[in-house]
Amino acid sequence: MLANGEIAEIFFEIADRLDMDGENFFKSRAMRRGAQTIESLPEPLAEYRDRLQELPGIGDAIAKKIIEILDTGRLNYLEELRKEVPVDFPGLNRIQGLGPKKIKLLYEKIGVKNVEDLKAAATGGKLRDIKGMGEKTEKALLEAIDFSEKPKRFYLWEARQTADSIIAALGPYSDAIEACGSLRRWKETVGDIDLLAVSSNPEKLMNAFIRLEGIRTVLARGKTKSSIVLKDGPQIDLRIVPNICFGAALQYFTGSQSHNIELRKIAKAKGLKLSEYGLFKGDKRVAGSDEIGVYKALGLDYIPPELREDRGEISAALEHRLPKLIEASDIKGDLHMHSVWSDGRATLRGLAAACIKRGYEYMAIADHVGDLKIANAMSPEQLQEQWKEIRQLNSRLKPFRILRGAEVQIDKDGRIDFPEEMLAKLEIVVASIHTSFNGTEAEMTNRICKAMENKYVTFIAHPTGRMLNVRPAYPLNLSAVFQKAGETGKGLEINSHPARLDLNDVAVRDAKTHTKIVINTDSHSILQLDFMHYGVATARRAWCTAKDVLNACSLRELLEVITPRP
DNA sequence: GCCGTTTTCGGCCCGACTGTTTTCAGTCG
Repeated sequence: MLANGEIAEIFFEIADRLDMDGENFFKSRAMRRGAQTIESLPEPLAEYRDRLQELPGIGDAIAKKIIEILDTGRLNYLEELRKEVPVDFPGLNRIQGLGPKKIKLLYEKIGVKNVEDLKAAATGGKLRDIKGMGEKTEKALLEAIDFSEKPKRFYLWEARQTADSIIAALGPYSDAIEACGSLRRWKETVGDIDLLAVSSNPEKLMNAFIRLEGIRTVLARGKTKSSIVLKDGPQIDLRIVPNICFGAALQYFTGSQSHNIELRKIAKAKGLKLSEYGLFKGDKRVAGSDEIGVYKALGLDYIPPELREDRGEISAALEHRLPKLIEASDIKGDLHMHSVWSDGRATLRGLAAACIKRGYEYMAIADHVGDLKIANAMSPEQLQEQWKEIRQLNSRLKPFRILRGAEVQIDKDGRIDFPEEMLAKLEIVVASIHTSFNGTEAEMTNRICKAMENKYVTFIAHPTGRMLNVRPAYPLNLSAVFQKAGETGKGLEINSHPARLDLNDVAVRDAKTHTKIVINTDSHSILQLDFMHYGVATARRAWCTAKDVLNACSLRELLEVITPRP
C-alpha cells in the first residue's frame, strides 16, 4: 500500500511531465492541486475511495487514476508519459535552474537521461551547442549539481537561528526586516529562508546582503531581489519593498503558495488585484501597508501564518470561525524531560529552576526506567531514591510541583517493561517505543494500542518514531491509534525536539478530535526546554486551542485528571 | 483537468531575475 505522500508524488510527476510540452498548463496545475490535496489528507487515501470526488481538486479523471493506483500500485498513464521522455525526472528536477522544458530539451538534443549524463555533458562542454544555453548555463548547472548532492531540507530550529543572525547583521541597513516563507509558517523543515525588508538605502542593504559571512554562491543580484546560498546552510532570498506595500509583501512571501492562489482568486472575484505590491482596485491601492489590512479588505479575519496552508483556513476566516490558537504562554508545564538520573545532563534542581523561570506551575521528570541500557535506564531502587530528592525539592519549591514520572518501554508485544507496583506509584507514565521499529503496520499498531490498555500509562511519547532527515515513521494505522487513545483516555504527545516534531501537524489535527494532546520537549539539557516553542508551533499548525492541550491546564486541573490512579 | 450566487463552457494568480535573446522563454517563488 502506497502512502499518501507517495501517491501525491505520482501526480506531482505527472504535472511536471505535462509541463514539458507547455500546452497543458492548466491541466498540470490541476494535477498539482490534486497532489496537494492527497498530501495533506489525515487518513490513508484508500479510506476516501468511495468519495474521492468530494475532495477539493479531485474530479472524475484524477479519481479514476487514484483507483488504479490503489488497485494495482501503479499508474499506466504515468508509465506512458515516462516512455515519451525516459529520464530520471525527479533527480534532474532537483537541480536548481532545470525545469521540465530544459530537461526535455536536453534529452532530445543530446540524450541526457539522468544527473550523471548531465554532469558528463556539462563537463565536456556539450550544452553550449544547444539553442538557449551557453557557457554560463553549463557552469551554473555544474554548481547546482554539486549542491543538490547534499541534503536539502533544514530543521526549523537551525533555519531560525540562521535567519536571526542574518537579520541582526542586516538590521543597521534596514528600516524593517522579517523572515517570511515556511519559516514564518513554522513548517517542520524549511528549504530556504525568505527575508523581506524595507530600506531607505536599498543599494547599501543589497550590497551588505551579498557580502555576508559564509556565502557559498550568489545566485542572483537585482535591485529589489537577490539570492545567496550559505556554505553550510540554506539558500536565502532577500526582497526589498517600499514601506507602503510591506504588509502585502509580508503576506505574499509568507505563503503558502496555494494559500496565496486562493486569496488572489477572492481578490479577483471582488474586482481587485492582489500582488506583493498591494491590493488594488484599478490603479488605486486599497490595502497593503499592513498584513491585517489586506485580509480585512478581502473580507477575511486575520489568519495566523501557521494556518496558511490552504487546509480550510480561508473559508473559516470568511465565516469568522477561526480557532483561538494556543500560545506558548498557555503552557503551564513540561511533562517529559530527562535528568542526570538517566541520560540527561541537567540535575533535578537545575531543571526545576529553569521551569520556574519559564513561568511553569509544574514539570514531570520522566527519566528512562527498565531495560533501556543505552539510555542509562534506572532500576526500581534508583527510582525510589529519585523520589526522595523530588520530595525534598517539592517542599522547598512550593507552589511549584515536580511530578514523579518515568519513561517506560513498550516492548515488542505491547507490554510495559516495568513492575506494576512501581507504575502505580508514579504520577506520570510516559510510554514509548525505542526498539524494534521494523514490525508491520498491524504489529506496530497493535503494540501501541495494547500499551494504551495499560491503566497506568498517561500518554504515548513520540508516537510515530520518525526522525526528520534520519528515518521515516514506522508503519502505523494512525486512525486506529487515535480511536484507541480516545477510548482509553490516553494523551498523545507532540514531541518538540526539532528533529522529531512527532506527531506532526496533519496527524495532530485529527488526533485532537479524539483525545488530549500533550506538548513536551523531551529535554536532555536545560537549553532544550526552549524547544517548547516548536511543539506549540506544531499544535498551532494543527489548529489546536489551549483546551486541546493537557499541559495547558493548571496544576490543580492536571492533578484531578492524573491522580485518581486506578 | 477542475469547477460554478457571474459560468455545465470558458475560464483558471502574479511578478523578478537570468541568460541568451534582439523582444523573450524558462525558472523560481
